[in-house]
Amino acid sequence: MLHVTRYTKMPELPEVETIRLQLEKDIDGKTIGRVEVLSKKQFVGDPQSIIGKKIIDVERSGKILSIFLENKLFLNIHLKMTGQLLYTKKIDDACFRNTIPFSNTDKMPGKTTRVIITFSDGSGLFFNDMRKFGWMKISHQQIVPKSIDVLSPDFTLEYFKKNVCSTGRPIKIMLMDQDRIAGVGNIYANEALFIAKINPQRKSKELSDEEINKLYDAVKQVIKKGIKYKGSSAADEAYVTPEGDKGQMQNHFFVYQKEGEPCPGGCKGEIKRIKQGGRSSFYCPTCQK
DNA sequence: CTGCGGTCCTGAAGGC
DNA sequence: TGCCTTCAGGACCGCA
Repeated sequence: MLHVTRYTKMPELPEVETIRLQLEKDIDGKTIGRVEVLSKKQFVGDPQSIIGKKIIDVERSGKILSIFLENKLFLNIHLKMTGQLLYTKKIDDACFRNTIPFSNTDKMPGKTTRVIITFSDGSGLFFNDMRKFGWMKISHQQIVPKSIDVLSPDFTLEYFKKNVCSTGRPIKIMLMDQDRIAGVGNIYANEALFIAKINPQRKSKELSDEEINKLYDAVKQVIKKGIKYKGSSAADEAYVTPEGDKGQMQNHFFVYQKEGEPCPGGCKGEIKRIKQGGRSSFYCPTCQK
């Protein structure tokens, strides 16, 4: 009996960066006209406070998106597992009935729509999130992770090494720790460890200098590859760009969601799946030592 | 300080 | 057919 693959949904740095790039084109310069909050626990701050404010920039740090508004106001967004932002050029009344069945590519709200932002030109943005883990927060400062973003010039080998060497937890857990490295989630942690040929269960601080160097390069490499392919949207994944388009990175995975398949490294082994910290890890036991 | 386990939330899938 | 249980997971919280 084959194990049935369950696809997960989780925007990581490349997915959020792809959304940011599209959002910049779609909403930069627009003025917020209306904010409909359908899920109160997911929206922190007074929605009224951003009405009439013009969007001056869209930035990202780690997995957190921040829409810069006039008067030093920020609308920060975390999509967590199943969050989506969908842009539509024209919001009509049907959009507010909230009765339209949800689909990944519908530029309409459905039963998972949590916030609807309308702009003064009639266009709008839907924040959909099936599992309600995601959030929108209004603040007076950009909300950023405690750690350094993988794409930042400050994400140096020295910084990476310092973090790798300061914990005895498994390296896979370390890579996903947003207090140490901002932007890497389950997909890219698995892929980077495969490229660097390191077993995800290895104790972080016990990696050799050579392994740390290889892993540092691998992390940067997979993140850039993810952006190149506009993120990953396997099967029923929630992730789509604000235009409703799916990413292509899932067609270029080495090990993620490949349990039972032959190792792409050419050895005779097959990809194994284990649990670490409640999350799935995929790796080749032969290649990754 | 570090590490670890519970929690949030929903829908799909499996068992009987 | 249908109800019930289990599972998926990013980040946060509380505890040892």
